[in-house]
Amino acid sequence: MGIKIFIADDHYMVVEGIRSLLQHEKNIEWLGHALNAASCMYFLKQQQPDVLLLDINLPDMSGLDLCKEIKENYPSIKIIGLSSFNQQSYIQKMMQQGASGYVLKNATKDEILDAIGTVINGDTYLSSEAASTIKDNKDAQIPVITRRENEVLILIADGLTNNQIAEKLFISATTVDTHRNSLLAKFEVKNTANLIRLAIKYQIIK
Amino acid sequence: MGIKIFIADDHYMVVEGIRSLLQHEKNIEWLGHALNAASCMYFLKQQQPDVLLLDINLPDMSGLDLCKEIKENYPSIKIIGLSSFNQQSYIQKMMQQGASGYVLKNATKDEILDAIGTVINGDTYLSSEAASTIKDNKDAQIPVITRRENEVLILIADGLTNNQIAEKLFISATTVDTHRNSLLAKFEVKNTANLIRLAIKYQIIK
DNA sequence: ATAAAAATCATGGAAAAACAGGATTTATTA
DNA sequence: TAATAAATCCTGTTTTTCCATGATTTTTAT
Repeated sequence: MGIKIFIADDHYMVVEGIRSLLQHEKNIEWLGHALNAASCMYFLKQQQPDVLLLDINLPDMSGLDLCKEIKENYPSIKIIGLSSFNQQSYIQKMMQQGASGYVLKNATKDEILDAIGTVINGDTYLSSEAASTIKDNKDAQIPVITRRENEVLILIADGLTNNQIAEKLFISATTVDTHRNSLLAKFEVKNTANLIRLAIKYQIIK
Repeated sequence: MGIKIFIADDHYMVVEGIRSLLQHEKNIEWLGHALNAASCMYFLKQQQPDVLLLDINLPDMSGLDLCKEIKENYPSIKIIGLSSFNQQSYIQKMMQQGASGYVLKNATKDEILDAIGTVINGDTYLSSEAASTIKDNKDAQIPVITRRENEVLILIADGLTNNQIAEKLFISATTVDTHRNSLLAKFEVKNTANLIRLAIKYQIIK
């Protein structure tokens, strides 16, 4: 009996790629795959893998939320996040949600096997690229914004002016301006263009 | 001698997945893969596949540009665009650059084989999802912007003001303003926040 | 209960962007 | 070579954003 592996990823080619990479490994037992969050959860009710490879971009549910949910229900399953993007914000959030590792989709076979072995031992695995990203951006913290600032930010991104936002939120335009300026300050940017771009990068808005 | 296939995709798992899907096909000859545009071009100097599976998000070069370049130098190679995203803008541009087909990375084995067969026959293949996207979004066109507009857009996203952009591009600030306004018009938005958000969505900037 | 943080509002001014309406020169391409 | 598209520049006006400074009320956490 090898390490039981299950994968949730909506890209069939990625699933196929990993299966192909792992199928000849002696101590790996391939349980199968799911192409979306719902069928992943359904599968987990029947049986549990030792390691779950989880795409963070599933069609029906954010991989981050799914990760959290799985960890709540099946805390013993080790989760390795999978994504195409080498974005610090993703990686960080994934780990916060209980993931034990993070691997990019351009990882080699060795890296995947390494990752599986590492998390099985109870350790944390970060692919070298992901790790260096984390290091590089240690200071580039995601700003903490308040509930109201977040609301204003979303409406700014929607293209509303301060006056329109004020109407929508039933507050004065000067208040909106205050929130707006505090957003600029927290993001350490000088104008809206910069703000929107960073907010998207940090996944605060899409 | 089967159909010669080559793939350029920076996600090793995708490469492996496709190889695994195609390796047992009798009439398919697997030439190999490249993980970036440079090594893809290098390979093509040595030998040419019948069909090239080309990721549109390569690290060193836009898949769109690479597609155009390949078609100029090797017009007989049939190119099938590969991507994770089902975005009409991509698909459309890819076809404009000379691609013969477009397949999403969640395609099945049959779809890929279908796509290969179709383009070999000189026809055009669109995966069913991609085709329906095209239909759905017929009106939501991605705007065609000029070289200069693109430059200005990037600098706007970097947070530069019209004056700063003018300095950088050695043109007058009023000219920058003209480009800026034509960007707003083309994107059919009313302000910078909207512009940046859409431009990121359309992957014109990141 | 009290300190801290968040949300609210204001005034005023400078800078920048948005919009209108031209006009000329330089590519591009049919 | 024409016609078209792109890039350049201008003068204005209006709207919006950016920034400083200060203050009150409400909410949250210690």
